[in-house]
Amino acid sequence: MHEWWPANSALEVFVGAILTQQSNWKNVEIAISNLKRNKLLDMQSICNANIWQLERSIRPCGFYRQKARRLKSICSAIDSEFGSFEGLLLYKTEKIREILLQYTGIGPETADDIVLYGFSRASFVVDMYTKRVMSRLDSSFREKSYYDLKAYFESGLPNDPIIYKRMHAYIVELSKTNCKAKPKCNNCPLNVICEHHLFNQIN
DNA sequence: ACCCAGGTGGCCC
DNA sequence: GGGCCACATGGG
Repeated sequence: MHEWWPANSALEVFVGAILTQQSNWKNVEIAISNLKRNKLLDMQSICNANIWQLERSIRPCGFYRQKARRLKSICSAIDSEFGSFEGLLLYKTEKIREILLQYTGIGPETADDIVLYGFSRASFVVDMYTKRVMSRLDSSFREKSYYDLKAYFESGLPNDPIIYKRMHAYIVELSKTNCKAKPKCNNCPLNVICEHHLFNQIN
């Protein structure tokens, strides 16, 4: 939970981020462990794999046909254009995000997952948890777009990937409770920021 | 037999 | 800019 996203490399964050789209993490864990067992959880293996090998490994997480094709196609493109995912570290945060968004299969949230958890750069992730929690605390968030929510957090928080990760983990914890009021300050890992810059705008 | 989950792309207007 | 649909499995 210290590192909320369980992965050891940018590639693993990328794979998990694709697989978890409109799926649940339990099934993604099975899919990832299948990939590991079949020696398919590395750049060259994914680039060289047959589609059916990838499909068979990731089937439990759903949408396995299009996800298998996207995994291979994006890895091949990254490999030939940048050598590896780490090759993207040469660029500025916003540029990395733009590059990732050009690939079919990577949308706003997946790009932010990779940038924040794969590269430890400050780009706030807005997922279903975030939308649900914020909408519950203030119904006006219901009609906000992805980029509205992203801007809301990024303008209220210090530009620090550690803070972004902790805030996101905190929101996920909050989503598991029935809390409908402003959280107690001492329950929040960002108590000062939440109290004075974020959650005071809600109530 | 439903409904949902840590979305995205391709349409359409 | 937004609304709608297909994509697919496993669990409640």
